[in-house]
Amino acid sequence: MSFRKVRNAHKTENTEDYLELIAELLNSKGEARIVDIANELSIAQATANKTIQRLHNQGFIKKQPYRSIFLTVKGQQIASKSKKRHNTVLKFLMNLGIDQKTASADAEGIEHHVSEKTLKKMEKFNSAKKIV
Amino acid sequence: MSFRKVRNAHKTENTEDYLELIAELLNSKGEARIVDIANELSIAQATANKTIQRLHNQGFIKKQPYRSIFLTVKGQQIASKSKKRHNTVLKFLMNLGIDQKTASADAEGIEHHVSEKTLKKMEKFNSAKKIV
DNA sequence: ATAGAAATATAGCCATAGCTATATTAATTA
DNA sequence: TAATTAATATAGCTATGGCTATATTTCTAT
Ligand SMILES: [Mn+2]
Ligand SMILES: [Mn+2]
Ligand SMILES: [Mn+2]
Ligand SMILES: [Mn+2]
Repeated sequence: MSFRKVRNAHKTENTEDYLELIAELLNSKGEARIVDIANELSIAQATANKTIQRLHNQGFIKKQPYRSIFLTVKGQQIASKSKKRHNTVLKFLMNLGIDQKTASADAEGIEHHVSEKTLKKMEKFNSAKKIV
Repeated sequence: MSFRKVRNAHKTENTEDYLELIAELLNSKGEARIVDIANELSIAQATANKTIQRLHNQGFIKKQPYRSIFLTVKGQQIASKSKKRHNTVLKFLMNLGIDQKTASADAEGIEHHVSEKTLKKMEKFNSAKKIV
């Protein structure tokens, strides 16, 4: 049963990372460009472009050809939920005593495999610690 | 930087799950059959067969056509390391207060994204708690 | 205004992991 | 032993996400 859940998580995690990153870029730079996404993810621009097309087809993204990218409401919802969850996991790892760099790296993968129940426990753990 | 690490983890995690499972089957039933692997992973037998062929080509598995499967030394090493890590993560989640079922499901995904440093912290946390 | 640079898009390739349908071999049972 | 059932293998399809090379469009500077 668990393996099926993990496979489902893997289907959505690339989407989650893209949407979270796009939201961050929109927030910090005012626009999200494919070239920035490719840089942040350390992938080729053609790869980023292809995935962006998929996200557009799936209704997560608004865009015009050759223009920068925006989130639909559907996309925003996933982005903000993912960001919150990411932050909880990151703080949790740091509260466990892990250095910021390692915690960042691990959180990037772990975040997609944390259930609601586990997330609640992490939040509780964070509340009892320094980094909240 | 982190995203590249996560992608690398995803490249190896299916391999790790297969080898860990094969080791378990060899241990409990004396042999590992493709039909059992497919059942445990909740995938079609053809899919399991194809991945087993890949693992064979990559030197993790010994096999004869139409016969059950064994691990090479290389395969055994990854299996035992993965099993140990899996166990640490599972115990850690349970020590955090998560029920066994949820902890099992989450551990199946999280295990592949845990660095050596984080693993050490989890072990330390486990030592201070009940479930070791 | 236009040439060159930068960004985006597309084409065509690879690997992986899913699936169903079908063929082949092995194991069981009548 | 022969027929049936079970297991394994193969073929052919889909989707995803990597890559490089090249085309197209937009932006920037001269
Ligand atoms: Mn994230
Ligand atoms: Mn992530
Ligand atoms: Mn796993
Ligand atoms: Mn993962």
